Amino acid sequence: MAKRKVRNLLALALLGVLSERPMHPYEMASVLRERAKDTSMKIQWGSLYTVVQNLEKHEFVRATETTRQGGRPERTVYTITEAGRAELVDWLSELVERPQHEHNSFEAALSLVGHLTPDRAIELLRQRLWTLDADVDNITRSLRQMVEEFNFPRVFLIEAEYRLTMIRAEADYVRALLKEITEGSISGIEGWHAYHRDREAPKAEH
Amino acid sequence: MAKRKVRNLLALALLGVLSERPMHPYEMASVLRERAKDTSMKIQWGSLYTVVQNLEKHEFVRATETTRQGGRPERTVYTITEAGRAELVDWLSELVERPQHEHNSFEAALSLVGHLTPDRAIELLRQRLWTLDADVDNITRSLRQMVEEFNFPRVFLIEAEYRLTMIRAEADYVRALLKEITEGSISGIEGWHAYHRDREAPKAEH
DNA sequence: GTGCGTATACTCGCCTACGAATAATCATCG
DNA sequence: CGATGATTATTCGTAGGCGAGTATACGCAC
Repeated sequence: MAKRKVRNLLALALLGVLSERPMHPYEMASVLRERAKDTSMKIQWGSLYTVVQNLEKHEFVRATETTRQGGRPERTVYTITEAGRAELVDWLSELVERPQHEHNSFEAALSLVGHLTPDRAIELLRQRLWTLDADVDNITRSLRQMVEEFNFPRVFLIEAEYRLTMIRAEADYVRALLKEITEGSISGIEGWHAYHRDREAPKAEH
Repeated sequence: MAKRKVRNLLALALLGVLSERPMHPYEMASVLRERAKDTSMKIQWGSLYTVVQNLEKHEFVRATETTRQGGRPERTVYTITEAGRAELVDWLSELVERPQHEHNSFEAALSLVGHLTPDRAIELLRQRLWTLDADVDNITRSLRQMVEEFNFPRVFLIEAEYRLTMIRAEADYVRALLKEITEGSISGIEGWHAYHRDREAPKAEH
């Protein structure tokens, strides 16, 4: 499979909105912000305009109009091309079909957690768990509201349900891990304690 | 909290290995590759050298020696500084304490899956599920081997156990989603079907 | 002993991402 | 009616990320 000409995921979202109707970049951002209002994905302005330019360079979109409202900066309206629609479907298919090993910072942190003392790790994990549980509550509540109060069809909510599922799974994992560390039932824990005792001893000796 | 001077997660891993002993960049890469052999995180050479330079610029590491073996390129050995150790612990603490909303490509894809036909989506999700289940099997097996055959302490495996948990959760979610789509029990599905029927109709009409 | 594949070790330059800066207009509140 | 802040809309400079490329040395087969 040939490499994607434009790799930034923002480009996928842009192709998504442009497949509905032509827009100028700022409008694309507004639409995205509206749709994903809860996640409040902070729009990165630099990326937005760069990515649109890249999409144009590779002919996935085409500038079809420039208008001007009063004395405001000129607006360039972009339209998706056939190649753009094809790219959207193809890219989307690939992302759904193949799990990508995305590098997750918590996973990285866990692999290095030995550099913290066990006590400190417990403290931090408790804090994380608290936040995760709060997140789960919030998302659950807003999802319920969307469905029950506003009759929002669930097909439009699957990405939020997915997110909820994953956060809940992480919370459960952290809860179990905390239990094992505090109870000392995870193998190798004495080594972890010992490592940090040895490193502190010399200082205490002074 | 001030922004991190070096943001690339690779830097965290490098500080991790350097906290054990001084090394030259290529050696850091080898050690990382060895440790994370299963995830086979493809070492990105450009990033490696850039990141080490950045770490040096901000005085988290210091070049302490340059040696030469035969006619090979010169090797520069880097040593972690006190500031570097502090950064490692501080950064690590932050990553453990606060869940970051990392942007996941499957989540993005799900939010745009309406652009695929339901039938195609089902097909792709089945393929994904198959891969996820296979991944679960592989990780489970290698974890069991590590613990039972090699007596590897579990504290060194928590990141793998975490990953396993998350993949399993994703697999369960995809399984449930597939059931709901194929059975048509998810609200809004007629709209999804209708949308694609309408788009194909004109072509069929021709 | 010579040829070939692999391991060692790094450099270079392009492209991308990003966020601060700019700048005009609109809403609003006293 | 004039000041203040929010909204609309984009540009630009720069730091960072990455992958292809380079170059030597080592090991092993034949």
